[in-house]
Amino acid sequence: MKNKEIVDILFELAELYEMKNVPFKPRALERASETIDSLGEDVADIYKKGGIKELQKIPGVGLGIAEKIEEYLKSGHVKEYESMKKKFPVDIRELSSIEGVGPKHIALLYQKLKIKNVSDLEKAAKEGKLRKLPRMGEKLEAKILKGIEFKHEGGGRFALGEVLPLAREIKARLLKVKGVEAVEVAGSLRRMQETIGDLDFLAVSEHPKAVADFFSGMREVEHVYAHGETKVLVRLKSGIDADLIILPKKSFGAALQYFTGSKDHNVEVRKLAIKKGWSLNEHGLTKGKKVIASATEEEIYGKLGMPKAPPPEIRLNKGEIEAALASKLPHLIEYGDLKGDLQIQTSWTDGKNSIEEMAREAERLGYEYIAITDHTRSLAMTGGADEKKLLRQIAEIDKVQKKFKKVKILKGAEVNIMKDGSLDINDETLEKLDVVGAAVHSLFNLSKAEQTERIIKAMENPNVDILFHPTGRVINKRKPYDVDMEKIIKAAKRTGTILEIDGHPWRLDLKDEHIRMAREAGVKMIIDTDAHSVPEMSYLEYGIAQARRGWCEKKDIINTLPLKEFLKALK
DNA sequence: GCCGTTTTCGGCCCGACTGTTTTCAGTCG
Repeated sequence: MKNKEIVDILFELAELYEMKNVPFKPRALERASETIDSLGEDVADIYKKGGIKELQKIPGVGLGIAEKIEEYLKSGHVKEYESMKKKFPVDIRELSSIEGVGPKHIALLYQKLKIKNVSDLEKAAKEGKLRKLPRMGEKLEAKILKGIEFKHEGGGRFALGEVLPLAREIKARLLKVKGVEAVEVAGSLRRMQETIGDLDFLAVSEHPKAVADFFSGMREVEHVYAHGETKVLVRLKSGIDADLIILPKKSFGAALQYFTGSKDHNVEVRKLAIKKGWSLNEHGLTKGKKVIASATEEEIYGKLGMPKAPPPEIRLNKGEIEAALASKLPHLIEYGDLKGDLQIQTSWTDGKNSIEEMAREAERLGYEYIAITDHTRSLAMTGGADEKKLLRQIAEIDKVQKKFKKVKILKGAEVNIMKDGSLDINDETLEKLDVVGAAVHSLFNLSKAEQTERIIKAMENPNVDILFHPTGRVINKRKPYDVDMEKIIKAAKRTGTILEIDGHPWRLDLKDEHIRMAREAGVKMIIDTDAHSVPEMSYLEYGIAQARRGWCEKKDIINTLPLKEFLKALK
């Protein structure tokens, strides 16, 4: 796939034109770069399909950029890019990733100090050379050094589960500041994306100064980038950046809409406004000077022809706007809809708590049932159960069950799928269990064909009710194993196997796009936590968010069913 | 360089903040 290389060239070209102060071109190049970056398809395939004409169908790609792409696909070079790059042979991408460094600085730094990359920049800054440049001073030099330090610390995106509790805590504290009427966290966090780049707080207050001062003075704040009248930008000690926007009540809806995004969603929504001769920004939906709507999101979407606002989780410009306009939005599964948790490990293997403790938590959470699904034999490091141990656990569950009236403790297991697709527990024992989940825990590097075949073989076993974490990925850590998800989904439909949406914040497996595929294919799913301790049972929320982002309704998820019906829906 | 049931030519988002300056350039979201 050449997409990444093309994305980089277009991005750098944009910066190069920006350095030369060329108007408009940079934005166009940048836009094309971003669109291609988020394209699901290989640009080379698009080109093969219909040449330059086909490329021009990509939004933001016109004749000029299509020709550059063609040139790159054919020769591996883009002459215009290479000749411009000769004048600035520097690592533009790396340098511009430093907070406070943009194209103009990059040009100046190279021309005056021959700075080519971040390590050159760091050296020059430490030697006090930057402050001598025109329009630069000690403060900018210090700011750049700080930016480099932050970059070294990692940066990047955080898992939703890492930052959501903190964001909620800060929100609660902001709400207590005198004069604050409302607080919301917008951005990717409100969309419940699986990873979060930064936190966007919106606060309604007629006394912005008090809120701004409180925010920049919070104990979590490591550095204040900017502190203005209505806007504060900080870096938190945990390494994530957080923005606070303070606004009057009357434009809260507009700001919420604007800062929730996604960018692609907003571009489409704004186009709807423009079609009507209106304009939409963070202050409101307006016609000339007249405000048409601004206080709530519902009003804004309503005026634009959407009786219901698309839920934040699906605002990605992937069909939700069309659906909202046609009043055909799905009624997404709600956060309180689940009746039980179905993947739970206990101290019988690698979990931290006993069966009873986990059941007690289920009772507290108001569930009707939970399934105990400890690991099996071939996952030796966890003390995985063999047939004998499973039988002992079944007896133990019967004993523990007597202490619980409201919660049914289902007997289950997380069975390993072996290389040939067989399972590491015999069928005779599996038949004694209420719920059997099967999962890959070994040989992650098989070829796509072998991996897919192996999993499908396991799904064909009549005792296997659920396929656990179907792709095996661990966010920011382990890639998904190479599987043909279309084939898995077909096999799920054919065999009546249920697919898991694992709500553990590092897994979130299935992914949203696969959930949507499965749902459209009529495959049923469950949501669970993969909890290894009592506190982890709260992860159900992340699984539900994931399902919502995959457009799931209540009927698509079978652990929304009461116990009896749930058991009937299994194989 | 892109885009168009207001235009195939003439528009492209712009306000907030900082830092280096005496009125503005650069960056960010």
